[in-house]
Order: sequence, then structure tokens, then C-alpha cells
Amino acid sequence: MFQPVAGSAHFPTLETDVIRFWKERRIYEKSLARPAPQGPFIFFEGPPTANGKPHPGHCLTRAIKDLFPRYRTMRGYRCERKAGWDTHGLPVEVEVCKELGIHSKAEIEAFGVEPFIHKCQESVWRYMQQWERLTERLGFWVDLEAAYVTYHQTFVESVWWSLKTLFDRGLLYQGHKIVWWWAQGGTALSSGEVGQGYREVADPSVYVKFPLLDDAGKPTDTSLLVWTTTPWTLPSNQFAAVHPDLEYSIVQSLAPGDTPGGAPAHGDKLIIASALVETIAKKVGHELQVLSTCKGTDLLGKRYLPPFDYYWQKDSGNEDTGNPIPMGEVVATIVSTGSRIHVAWRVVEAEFVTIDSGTGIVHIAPAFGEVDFQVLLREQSQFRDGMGPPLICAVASDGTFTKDGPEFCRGRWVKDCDKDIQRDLKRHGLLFHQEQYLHDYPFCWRADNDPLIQYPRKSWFVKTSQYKDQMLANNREINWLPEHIKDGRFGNFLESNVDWALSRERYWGTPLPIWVCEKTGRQEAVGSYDELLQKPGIAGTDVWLKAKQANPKLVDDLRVHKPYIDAVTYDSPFSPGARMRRVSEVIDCWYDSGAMPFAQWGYPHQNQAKFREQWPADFISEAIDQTRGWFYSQLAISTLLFGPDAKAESGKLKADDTANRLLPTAHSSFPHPFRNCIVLGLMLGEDGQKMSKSKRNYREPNEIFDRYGADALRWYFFASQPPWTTIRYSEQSIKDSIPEFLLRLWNCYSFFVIYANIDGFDPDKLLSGDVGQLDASVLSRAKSYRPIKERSELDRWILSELHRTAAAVVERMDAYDNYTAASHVTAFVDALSNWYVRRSRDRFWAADKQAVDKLDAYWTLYECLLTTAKLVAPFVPFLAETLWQNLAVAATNGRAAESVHLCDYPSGDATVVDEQLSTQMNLVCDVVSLGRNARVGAKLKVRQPLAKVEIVLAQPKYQAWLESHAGLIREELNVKSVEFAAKADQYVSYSVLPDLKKLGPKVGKRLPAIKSALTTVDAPTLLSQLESTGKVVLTLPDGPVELTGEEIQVRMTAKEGWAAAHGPQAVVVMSTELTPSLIAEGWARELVHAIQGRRKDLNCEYTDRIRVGVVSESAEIAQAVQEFGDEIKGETLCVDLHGKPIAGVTPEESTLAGKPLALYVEVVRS
RNA sequence: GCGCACAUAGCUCAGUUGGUUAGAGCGCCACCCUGAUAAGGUGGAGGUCCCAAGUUCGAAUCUUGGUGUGCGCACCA
Repeated sequence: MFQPVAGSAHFPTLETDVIRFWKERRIYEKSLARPAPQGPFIFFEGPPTANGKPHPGHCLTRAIKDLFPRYRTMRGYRCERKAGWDTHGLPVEVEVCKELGIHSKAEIEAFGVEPFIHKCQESVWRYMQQWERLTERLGFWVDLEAAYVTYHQTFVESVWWSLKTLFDRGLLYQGHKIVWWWAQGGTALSSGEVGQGYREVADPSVYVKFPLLDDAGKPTDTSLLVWTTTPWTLPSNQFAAVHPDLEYSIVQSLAPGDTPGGAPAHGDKLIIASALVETIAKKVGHELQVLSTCKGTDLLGKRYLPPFDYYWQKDSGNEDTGNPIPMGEVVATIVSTGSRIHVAWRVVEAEFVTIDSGTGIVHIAPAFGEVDFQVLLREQSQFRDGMGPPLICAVASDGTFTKDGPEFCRGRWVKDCDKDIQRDLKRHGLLFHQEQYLHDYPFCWRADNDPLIQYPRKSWFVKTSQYKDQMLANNREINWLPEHIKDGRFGNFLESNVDWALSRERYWGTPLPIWVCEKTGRQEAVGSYDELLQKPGIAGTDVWLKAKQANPKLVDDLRVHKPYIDAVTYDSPFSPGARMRRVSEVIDCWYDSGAMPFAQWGYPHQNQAKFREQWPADFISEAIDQTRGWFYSQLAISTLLFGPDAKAESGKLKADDTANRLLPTAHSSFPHPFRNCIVLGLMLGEDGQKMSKSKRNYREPNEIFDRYGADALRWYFFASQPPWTTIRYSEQSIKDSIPEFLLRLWNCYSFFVIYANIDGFDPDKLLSGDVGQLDASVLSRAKSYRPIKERSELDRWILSELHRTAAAVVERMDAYDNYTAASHVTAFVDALSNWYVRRSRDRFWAADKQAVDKLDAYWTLYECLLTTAKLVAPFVPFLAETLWQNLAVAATNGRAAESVHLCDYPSGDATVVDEQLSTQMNLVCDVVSLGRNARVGAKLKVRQPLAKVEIVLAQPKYQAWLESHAGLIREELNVKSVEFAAKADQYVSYSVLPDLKKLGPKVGKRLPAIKSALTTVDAPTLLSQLESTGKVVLTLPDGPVELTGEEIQVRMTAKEGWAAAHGPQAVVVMSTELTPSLIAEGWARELVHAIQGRRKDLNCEYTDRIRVGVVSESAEIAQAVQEFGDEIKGETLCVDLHGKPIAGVTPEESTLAGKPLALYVEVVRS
């Protein structure tokens, strides 16, 4: 017996039952324990941060991450799913700061790094419960108990190992980086944070003269004119840059009062990009007379006097003569040419110089601009190490001028000095022009009034740029979905690769495991905590021990974090008596996530075999915002660590370095660490805007689950668009997936269960022994089960569709195309519901419970439902489980597979698929649909039987087949006979069209002529020609052309005046003549309809018998009752039908055949 | 500025290697069917397939240019 099924389902309730079932029976664990003939399917979980609330976008990610592992598991793979949490980073610190009401690093230090870290560690789990609930409620099967956590000691130590490996290979180095710096808070900001803080402000815009020097180093009367909106950077000027290809003009500034030819004032011959002469002349309001022009290249190397001379005058200290030499005079040898030039304050070239604004000559202050800094690096690289220009910077990290700045500025906030600097320039005759300039400038997002400045910080880098080609090669082997990511966004991103700035001057992160000798400055990387403890003269570990003693609840993992790890020092191997101290930085938390393929296992300190087995991933998925994030961090780390170089390098390292002997070799060919990656589109809110808490443009996931259920949400994600499109969150669409799919399947299921129980179709009795997964071979053992070949066409058809669908779904799912796969499923469920079940209803209702045809119908529908449950299991795991638990488990008294998720995925039996049958059934559907269409046109409702339907086929070959389905067509269209019109000229007009696809390549340019010729020639003539000769000959202006029957198509159009409709394959004509008998039958059908309505009103059971009295003055109704009484009784389970009122029964009054009708219906109580 | 993607019905989206009359669902209107019934079916209205040029016998589809949107990168001296 099947358990009775409610007519309408409340999916959220069913789903929570299923969750409980999975939990109690440990179904996920059992699914992992299944035999896995296909081997492992490896999945990596991109760690979310539990520090923020989950939103619908996370549901999409987690749904996709569930779909494919579930699918693969059913396909015979073993897919472990280790959860993970991203726990480090600035967002966590910010959250804690908010809570504490503090902002800056100074405030954190004042609060105390130790308690701060404790708070961070606690804060990480703030929304943990919500995440876990969401994960479970969505049906994302993932092992939360075994989750890796990036702050855990084992994880940190893996990261350390990898960093040590990179350090030992010379791939981790210290350098400078120009960062957006929040001086007041003492913190660098990420580009994302900077992007949030742009605001339009008015800054001073100054045009400054840089007097050129002659060969003797004396100022000339000609100056470079440079432009800047940050006057405070001028004291740190090091170069002036021009574009080599631009034309520059030397102009005479004719200020009011000056006269051409008169003695020019000091320096007022100016060099400006020719294209900007006019613009600048207009700005200053007087003429700039062009004296001569030159190219940018002609200016290269020319020396100039910087506007402030502190550094210019400063003792360079790098000459060995003993005599002080001011920096302005320092000369060094260019390695490549051997020539000696001044190292700074000269004109250099730069491609980024434009004529969009300014003067075409750019003031270069390398300390305060990323590109400026690049110029310095390039200049430095021309000289021998240390001989080139040093980085100069007159600003301290708190944003004030140091003693290297102009006297009037020292100790003052740089932006406050702009005015005084302008005044000073003016006094020295160097200020050519000044104005206000409106532009966007970044401010700190945490302190609106603090402008950010670009500032050089010491930073640690991973030399990723050296591995660009290998990363690109690795990328080429990855299967990206959608494909364009590979060469598009991700490929481009790799192309423009720069070294990874790894360090962060923060507190809550993986500490950079580098210890520095306090005396020599030499560095050493440490690969684990144990390794550290083995160091000679180890000290400072007591700081942690004391803290733990004082507070035993402290999580042990904190021992590898700040501030405890900072306290650990040891004897320097580089200098006797010196100590090794850790650098203060932590690392970018993206490195943590990118290290997860090995760090999740604690590799190589433990689980070495596990890592080798679970690497690289077959499948990962995240949204497109992870291109620069997790996708990149994984690829970069893996390529550097496990790429072709790694093995070669490891050979050179110490033999006892176990870590390096453990590099994975089994899969060292690209791609790694992931082979297939679905890049999800961004999810936007209902309003098309980015989802944001403040806008409230989405609903909490939990509310969605409670209202519609997780399956509705999942199906919406999987089936409504390819996953990589930008998806606009739509609650209505989620809601719609219920009637469109879930409920439709549910209806088939509930229909089946209702009638199977009524008829005693009980698999428990029909099937003996082990029933396993109730697949075809098991079912075929059952009593009353007949081979498919022996069943009716309708059964064979739906089973063919079923297996065809299964095969198609598997093909698409193997290609990670859930969208197309889902659309195949939808089409099948639609066919099952709207054609198979509907067409088979009479068979299920047949009186003879043992009729072969009836049992065939049960077995067919049963197999369809069982297989569909398996097919949809990865997509809508809850509904699938609900179906399975009743159809398979309950129905066999628990002998079937415990869960649908422990079944094999159906892949379709090709021997059951009958393509021809599909085509033919489509034709029947078309014909029926056209017939209904014709009825609508003639206003003949389907309840009114008609004498006949005439069908005109475009292709006569299907006639015989359609004839064999006349019964089906008769029923659907409610007609007495089906006929095929041979001579259909009275109903149909023909036209002949070219088959463009076939004809195009053959006749090319003559196609339009043929097209029009075919419309002018009489179609019947052409057709008879075709019939007799097998071809058609057209005469065109440029000669005759011969067309075969293959190359033309005949189109039929129903003529006016008939109840007819036409489609591409057929014209269907309904006979409109009504005989008294037909009319009477029509009334009988009306009566059946009315009686059925009554039954429903009376809440009759499906099996209740009734007595009916039909009281009407209409002779037609009486006639109908008399003539079709048996039919009426049969249809309505009526045991007694007469024309009299029934005592004690309230009649239903209505009108039928134009006369009042009183309908008495009474249930027969047994 | 550069790159990637997207632009098709009121809404959400499909549209296979270029091919005849561009589809689906929802919504709207009309009708129908109904013991699966808070479903189902049929029909209708609704499209300059973002614009322009080109290739082609033929373009929603290919090419080029443009417009708009989203995202990313760079720059903002």
C-alpha cells in the first residue's frame, strides 16, 4: 500500500520532514559509503565568511555546489564535501572595532592586541548558526563537522609551509608598495574600500616651473611647466616625465606688460606639449608665443631644478671620495651603456603621459603614486644595485611632513600645507598659474573627513609575475563555464599579473612566518609551530602559556596568532648573540583561501595521502567576483607551489626538508588545483540593483524557505536560466516554480497513489524479495508486469520519452549544463502530466481491476515516477525523497533502497527509446490541438460530440499510423469518426515554398527569383507535376531551374467557412452538423458534468456510489437521460438514475437546454 | 581609457552550425475542460530582436562602428 497523499502539498513542511529523516538515518554519510566504481569526484568548498549574514546570492552558490556532487554521487562517484570557513581579515577587525566603538590602529593598540584578537576569534562565528541552518535547510550536503577553518593551527601551519617553500625558492620578497593610506588610522585600504569613498572635491591645481639646467648645472631661462593637484607632493619630486612621441613647444610667455623681443623675466620661456599651448594660454589669459618645437625624446635626460631643494642639497652619502656630494649632483653609471648620468631630477619618458589635462609634462613623486613609483623602479634598474636614485619621501606615515619637508611645513598635515606651498612657489617665481580643480578623490570610508593619500609602505610580495606564463598555461587547461572566462576576464587578469602584495599591517590574520635577525637583518621562514619550537634558544612561548593558564577557555589555535607568536624569538644563526624576531605583518586572507586545497588537510604536516587523493578538484563554483579572489589565489598558489618548477626547485633544497619531498606528483600536469569551474553570475536584487541590506531589495532566505520551500528556490536557480547569467532575484519566479514544475510532478504522483490504492495495486504484494532500487530489472520480476514491447503505444511512448530524457539529462549534466538538463526534465514532466496521465485516466478508472491494460498503465506510470524521482533527486532533493519514501520504501514495506539519494542515477535505456514513436505522438498532439482550435473557432464546446473530423496531412506517410490512433483522436476531440481527406481542395489552399536551407547552397543568388516564381505559379499544378515527374521545373528570366520534392515544401492553409485550423503538418476540419442524437449525447455529457460537480460538493469519496434524480421539463433532457443513461451512470458511479425528485435531498437548481433543471444527488450508504 | 559580458513581448528569460511565420513561462483578455481540481487546455493581444553600416540569395544569429547597462582593470599627475 502507498500512504495516502494530500491533493495539495505544502512543500516547506514536507522538506523539514525530509531533513529530519536524512539526519536521523545519516543518509549523507551512507551516500559516501556507497560503492564508487567511478572513483572520487573531488569538490572544493570555497570558504564563505560566517562573519556576515547569508543572502540569496549565497543560496545560489550553495545550491550549485550541492547539485553536481549529488549528481555525481548517484552516478557512482565518491564525492566528499568538506565544508570550510574563511575567518581572517579586515572585515572581521572592522566588525569588532564597530562593537568597541573604535577606529584606528592606535586605538586597537590602546585597547590591547591580545583582547582584540580574542574578540576577533569570537566574532568570526557570529552568524555561524544562520549559515549552518541555511546550509541544512537548502539541502546542501556538506560535512560541516569536518569543516576546515582558516584560523586553526593546522591550517595556519599549512600556509606557513607553503610560504616557507616560496621563501626558500626566492619567491617571497620584501619591497615597497604604494598604497592608499589612511594616515590618521595608520592603515592601508583595499581597492574595494577605496572605491567606496570617492567624493568630488575642489583641490588646488597648480602649474609650476621646473627651470632647466645647462650642461654646467646652471639654471637657464627655460622651464618645464608641470601641473599637479597635490602641491604637497612637490617637495618629494624626483623626475619630470614626458611622452616620447608627443610634440612639445618652447613658448614665450607674454604676460600683460611684456613685449615681444623685450627682455624676458627669469624662466618664463616654458616647455609645454604643443597640443596644450592654446588651452593653457586661455587659462592664464595671455598669449604664449611658440618659439620652437621638439619631440618628447629630445627632452629626455635634460636636468632641471626641483621646486624645493632639501633633497637636492642633501648629502648623498654614497660617494667614496669622502667629500660630501649633494644628491642633486650625484652621477652614476648606466649598466647597459656604461655612460654616466645624474640619477635624479631629469626628464624621463613615460607612456602614461597624456594631453587630456595638465601640460604634457608630469611631476613624478614616486612616494605618492603607483605609476610614479614604477618610474622610479625602472630608473633604479638602469644602475647597479644601490647606485640608482633612492626613494625620497618627505612625509611621515601619520601624514605630516618630516624634517625633510620645507621648514614651514614640518609636522603639519600635508593637505593643510598646500596653500603655504603655493605661496612659497609664488615667492620664488616658480608658480606660473593656479586655480581650483574639481575631481573625485578618495576619502576613508570609516572617517568621512579623512582624505586618503598614496603612500609607500614596506610590503612582502609573492613573485607571481615570474610565473605568469605557467599560470596562463594552467588556465588554458581549465574547463571554464561559461567558456569566455578563460580567455576573457580571467585570462586578461592573468595577462596583467603583478606580484602579489601579500602582507597586511594588521592583527587578525595568518602571521607571516618570517623571523629576522635583529643584527644582520637576515631572514628565515618557519614552516610550522613545532619547527619554531625546535629553534635554538627559543623564548617567549611562555606568553601564550600564561595567557592560557589565566584563561583556560582560550582556543589553542590562537597560539600561532598575534600577539603570542610575536613574542617568540630564538637565537640567530646569522650572528652570535643576536635574536631572531618575527616581522610584524599578517598576510592577505585571500592567500588563506587559495591555500585551502592543501591547507584544509593540514598538508604536509599531516594527511599527506588524503591530500594526494583529493587533489586537484574536479569541480568548484563561485560567483564571478571571485575571478581576482579565490579563482586567482588558488591558481597562483598551486602553479607556484605544484607547477613544473616546483619539482626542479625542490631538488635543490635541503634533502631533509620533508615538506618538499611531498609535492604531489600524481596529477602535476595542468590544470590544477581545479579542472571545472562554473562561474556564477552576480545576483541582483528585485530592483535590478546590487543586493544590499540597506535597500532591502531581497527577502531573507529563511522566509523563502518557509513560504515556498527550498526545492522551489533550487528549481528556480537551476531551471530558469544558465547559472552564469546575471540573475535578477525574483520572488515571483521562485513562487512560479511550484505550479510550473513541483506541483505538476506532485499531481502525477498523487493521482497515481490515489488510484493505485483504490485498485489495490500494491508493489509489496506484487514484488517479492529484495527490490533494491526498483529499477527496470527488478520491476520486470513482478507479477502482472508485462514487457514494455507488449504494452500499448501510449505506454511505450511515455517510457520512450522517459529514457530519452534520462539520457539527455545525463549528457547535459556531465557537461555541467544544469539549465538544459532541467529543461529536459520539465518537458518530460509536462508530457507525463498533460498527455500520458490525462490520456490514461480511463484506463485507471476501468472497472476490471485485473485488466491487463489497466495494470500496464500502473506499471508504466509507476516506473515513470520512480525514475523521475531519481532524475530530479540532485535538483529537488526533498521532493524526490518524499516521492521515493512513499513510492518505493513505504510501498515495499521498507524493502527498497533507504533513500533516493542512495540510488544510481538513471541514464536511459536506449532499447526503450523509439524516436519514430515520439515523432508520431507529436503529430497526434498537433492534430488534437488543431482540432480544439477549430472547435473554438466554430464555438463548439468539447462536450458537444460531433460526427467527424477530417484530417489533411502534409505528408501522407503518417496517415496509416494516425489511423491506428483514431480512437485517441476521437476521444480527445469528442467526435464519432476520424477521416482523412484525400481531395482536400475544398478545405485547403496550397502554396509551395522553397526549402531555403537546402536550396540556398545550390542556387545561391537565384533564390529570390525562385521564391517569387513559386508564389506566382499555381500550387496544384506544381504538385501534380511533382507527383508525375518527381520534380518541378520553373522558368526564370535567366533560364529554367529544376527542383526536386526535397527542395520544396508544401504549406496548407485552411479555407474560410470551415471549422478548420492549420498547422505545419496538417489541416484539421471539424464537421459542424449536429443530429438529434449528437445533441442528446451532448446533453448527457452536460448532465455528467453537473452530477460530477454535485459529487464534489457533497465531498464524495472516489468510490462512493450515488443515486440521481434529474427533474426537467425539457424533452431533450429526458431523451438524453433515456438514451445515454448507462453512460451517465458509468461515468458518475451512479446506481440509480431516474427523472423524479429524491425525498429528503435538496436539489441543485440550474438551467439546461433552456429549461430549469433540478438535480437530486444522494450518496448510497452501504 | 582598456577589457569582459549583456541588450529579444508588460515582466523573467530561451533561441542549437545564418534559413521560411522569432519562442516559453508569468501577467492580461476571451473561451474551454475537469473526480489529479488552490491544477489543466485552447486562442488572443503584446516584438523597429538596442541603433547604424557591412558580409550574404537570406542576419536576432557573422563582421565593424556606435548607444545603453553590469562587472572588472588601469588612471585620476
